[in-house]
Amino acid sequence: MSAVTAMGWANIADDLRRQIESGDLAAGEKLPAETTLAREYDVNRTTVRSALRRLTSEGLVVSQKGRGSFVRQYAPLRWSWSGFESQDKHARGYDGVDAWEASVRDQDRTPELALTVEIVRPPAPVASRLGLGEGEIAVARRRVRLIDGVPFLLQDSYMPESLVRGTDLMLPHDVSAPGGVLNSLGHVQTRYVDEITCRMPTKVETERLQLPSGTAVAEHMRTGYDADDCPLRCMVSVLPGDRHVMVYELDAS
Amino acid sequence: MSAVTAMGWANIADDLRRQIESGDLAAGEKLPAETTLAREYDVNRTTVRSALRRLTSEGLVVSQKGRGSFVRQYAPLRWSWSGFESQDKHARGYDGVDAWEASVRDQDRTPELALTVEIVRPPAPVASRLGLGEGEIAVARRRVRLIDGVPFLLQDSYMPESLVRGTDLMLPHDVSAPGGVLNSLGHVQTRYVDEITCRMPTKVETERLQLPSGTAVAEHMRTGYDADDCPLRCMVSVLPGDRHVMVYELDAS
DNA sequence: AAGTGGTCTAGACCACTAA
DNA sequence: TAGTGGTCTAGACCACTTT
Repeated sequence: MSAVTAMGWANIADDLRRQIESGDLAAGEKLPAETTLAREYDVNRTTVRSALRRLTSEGLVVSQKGRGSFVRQYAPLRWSWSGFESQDKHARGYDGVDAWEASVRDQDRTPELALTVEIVRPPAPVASRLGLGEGEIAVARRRVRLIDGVPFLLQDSYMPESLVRGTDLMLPHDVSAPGGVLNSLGHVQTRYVDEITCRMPTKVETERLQLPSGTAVAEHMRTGYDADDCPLRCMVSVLPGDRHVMVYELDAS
Repeated sequence: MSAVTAMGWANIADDLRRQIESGDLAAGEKLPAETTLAREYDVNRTTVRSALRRLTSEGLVVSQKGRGSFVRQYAPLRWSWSGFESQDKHARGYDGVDAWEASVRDQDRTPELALTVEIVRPPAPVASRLGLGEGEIAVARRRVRLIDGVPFLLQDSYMPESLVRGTDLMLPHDVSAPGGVLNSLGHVQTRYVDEITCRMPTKVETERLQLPSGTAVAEHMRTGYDADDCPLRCMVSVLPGDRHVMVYELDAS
């Protein structure tokens, strides 16, 4: 709260950031009201709001209407994507999906799953990875994974419709190991490629994941291939950055 | 530009977003001036600015002082982190770092490297991964990797000072294969763990990477271990989300 | 010189939360 | 009911870019 000299919103943000990083403002603590800060820094409330917006976009602060602004608390879940750590890969599904639920239960929290199945023209990036042409369609299995009722992860799996026509994968039931089902159909996945990028969420994702503004998401796209390098499956996951760490364990050989 | 009814900033953002996604506003195109939009939507300029801020935070728009606001263009680099694709891993360094330069040259662009070396108390997450106690120090080799003069990647490698004391790794010269140097010192890395998360950049990162606001970054942390599971090296990379895709190729076996 | 985005003020009303 | 953040208006000045 060192006022005195005239400060722009950037200086106010710097001052508050310093207090957060030094611990003067502890995680979870409530910040002074905007009107209070405006008085203390001797600026208009609009200027204070610009500073707070900056801190929000850095993920340091969250604001709640009618309640106040708070120093954000971090406790992201660690989540292994390499699958190499698993002692029992086949029981858990080749994509390690169920390991997510297991790790959630390990922390005494309740995982939930909402699953819908659609037949769709896949989005262009997915279509190109599955090698689907203009008119070809795919089966989309869309999952929203929740913890204690809060959406944590969007996960859409696409498979060529010709591959899974008439199988259990067309039904909106949980299939613990989609790889297993594909295996039993004679489609054995031997290799996969993961692509990861990060970006700001779209409007739809903000709503579906109930994201506070300023939260970045990682987009994880996994494409699975059989021994002939024919693509079998493309899984697109959207993970809020503040809730997830992706872990890969690899041999250096 | 469907005005008529009273619109809040969210509706204006929706309208502009629709125009961008439909291509009515093409990539790179200049948006109408804020005052123009305010007149067209029949709102105050402040309201227009709120809408534009939203689109900026979604990465759809960039604004430049005195010039205007523009629809953003995307063209992220693909960058393999798994190292499994490389035919000549040892020549290129076990962490695949030089493959980055190679991939840049493949696209007829010019990679540059700025390297500094410091002896530091490592940040807490790094210290814990290297197994360093309170007073122990590390050698930090800090790289800024540029393409055509534009900073593309921050990459800081930390090694326990006791491991590399008096070696070439203490000198601010490019060492093409740090793993090779460590190898020759008797420290052979056999395994590494990658951790990836995404977040908004800190103020310092925004400046060092010259990021437009609203760009998320991926933080990639790679910890290398020897055969005794003793940590040798921790490399922290910060990648602007709009410029990078991380790729892992993995066996499903 | 004209146009543009960045910043700031002063004041207002609303919706939501908590005492 | 009082406090809080969310939104919006009307107007101003500045710094930077383009003509």
